[in-house]
Amino acid sequence: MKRTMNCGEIRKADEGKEICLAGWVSRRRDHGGLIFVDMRDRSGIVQVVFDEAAMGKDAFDKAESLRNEFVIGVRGNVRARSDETINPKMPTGEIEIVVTELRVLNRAKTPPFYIQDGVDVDEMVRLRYRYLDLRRPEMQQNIMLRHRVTKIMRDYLDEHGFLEIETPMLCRSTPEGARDFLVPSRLNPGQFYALPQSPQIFKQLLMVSGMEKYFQIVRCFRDEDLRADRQPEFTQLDIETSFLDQDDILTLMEGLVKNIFEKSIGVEVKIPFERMSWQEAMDRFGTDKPDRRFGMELMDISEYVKGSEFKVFNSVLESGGQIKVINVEGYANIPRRELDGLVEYVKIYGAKGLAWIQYTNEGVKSPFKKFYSDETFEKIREATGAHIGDLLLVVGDKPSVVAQALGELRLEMGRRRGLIDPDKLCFLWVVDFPMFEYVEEDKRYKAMHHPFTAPREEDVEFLLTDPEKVKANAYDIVLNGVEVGGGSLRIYQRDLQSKVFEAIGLTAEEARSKFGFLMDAFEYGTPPHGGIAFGLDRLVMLMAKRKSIRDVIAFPKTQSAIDPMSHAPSEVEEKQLRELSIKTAVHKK
RNA sequence: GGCCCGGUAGUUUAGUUGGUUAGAAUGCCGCCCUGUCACGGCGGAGGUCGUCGGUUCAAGUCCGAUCCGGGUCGCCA
Repeated sequence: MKRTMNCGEIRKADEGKEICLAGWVSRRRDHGGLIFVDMRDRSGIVQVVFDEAAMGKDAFDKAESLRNEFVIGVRGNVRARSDETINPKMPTGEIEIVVTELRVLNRAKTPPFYIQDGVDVDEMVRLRYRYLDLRRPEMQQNIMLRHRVTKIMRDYLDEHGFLEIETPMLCRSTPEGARDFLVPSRLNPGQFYALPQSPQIFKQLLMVSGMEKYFQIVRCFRDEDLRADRQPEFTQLDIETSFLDQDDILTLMEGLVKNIFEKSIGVEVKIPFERMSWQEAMDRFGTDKPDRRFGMELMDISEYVKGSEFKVFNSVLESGGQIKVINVEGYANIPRRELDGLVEYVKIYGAKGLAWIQYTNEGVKSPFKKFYSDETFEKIREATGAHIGDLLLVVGDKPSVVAQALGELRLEMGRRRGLIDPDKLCFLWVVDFPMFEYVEEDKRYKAMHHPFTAPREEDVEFLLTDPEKVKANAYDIVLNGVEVGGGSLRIYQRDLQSKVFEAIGLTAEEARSKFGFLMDAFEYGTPPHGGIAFGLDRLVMLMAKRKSIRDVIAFPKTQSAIDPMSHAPSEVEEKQLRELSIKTAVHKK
């Protein structure tokens, strides 16, 4: 019995055909002398009918023994359903298969949960039986979407002259950035490889090699704590090009993204994308990855509230801080209880407190009302564009805290007030990132992007004298408030690279020993180059409208970085450790 | 490492001020049923209440510790 059609693809036009199907029993409805089975394969579900009168008792008895998730093959005829038995909820609902022959290809134990969409099952159970979870149509859709996305990426880049090139998984451990996963080297006792956090250096070396246009859909590894959108191993579309400037790269990538969305899920994407400087993003949205699906922008009211008797604002302003607000339109009548909750909410992000101004029909209500005149509140109202009935939420602190607290509060209020359209796609390029950020803990500057990012030419002179002033030729692509990709033009001159290493506090010797091979390479005719990397998991997650990248990864890990199915990681035998010259086995306490 | 939420039949869960045999839905098993599509009817089985310890005449419930899961802050160039 050779399969001739897929379950989900049979239509009314196939009426009268004799076909053979292979798949799983999704549901069985036993009516005594008549049994309906919803038969499922990757393509979808179709109803097959077993009729005792038509097929004989022996064959029918076999049909009665069927249970969910049995693997079966059936031969039968496509029959149009009568009007009253059409199921409009199914693509195959206009037809059914009248079975003439049934083969049970394999039996199945009762699965721990129903194989159907919208199941409300503990994720731990789903992960332990991931092979069953992946049988659910919606999970199959996610995995198939992911395939289509990578296929379109490959096609698009191939058409634009890119080469797919593999880079090593066993690498040298590099400082800077995330914690490395380490792999002991048996042949070199006491030494370790690191799994790549990204193929950054190799792809730059490929540019030195004259490959000109490279891409790779590649696994990357970072040994940091997990989140809904962070796994210890994740996949990125890694791209590097020679001789292109920033505009060229952004335009090329807009075309890629447009292709991906239109060809895989049929959603139109308008290009070019909005572009915004990092500084503007921070000022208006308090984050370097603004969700542009709604407004509620941050506004500075420092000038209106300075010089009063209100000590809280005064001390903030005197120490270089700022007072900013967001306007939650039409929510002046917010319940006091919710307001108290919001105070707690901003504390998560380091704000010491939250104040507010309610513009109501009965006048202004605010915890700092007595410190300011009605006129001042009116000025603030005009400056912020607020109306009677609006609520201003106020945070005063140093700029970084105001940004994070109000930025997060903006998102939270956007969600609570239903301002975020889940069907909207807002792409945004964030550009002109600062080159460095100061790390209080280490008392030094750190590369905000990575230390191979090229500073803007006009800022190079400030590299060592005024690092905070230096902007980088770096760009992030943001979709609906999620960073889905980022890249930069790279440094391709040895002297400049040395200077940047110096600026982040790397001594010449350290730079030499860790990145000497890269700097050497720069001396042999390195072309100007730059690139970008997209987070494939996040991108597909957003396209599939899921809340976690675990739903678009076939075999993800839990928050404690374990796989409940295969039980990785695990302890290893002493012998393995001895071979690796690792003397002490560390066991869990 | 911090904070928040959760853990009770296979699954999803209810369980009051501590008090009889821990209740329901669904799934599972058996019987019946020829037009269902979340089929239906009748009957049945199924529980270390995450684990350990404590308080108490009595603990799913109160206390302590611990394990596990999820979210999040830190962290993630």
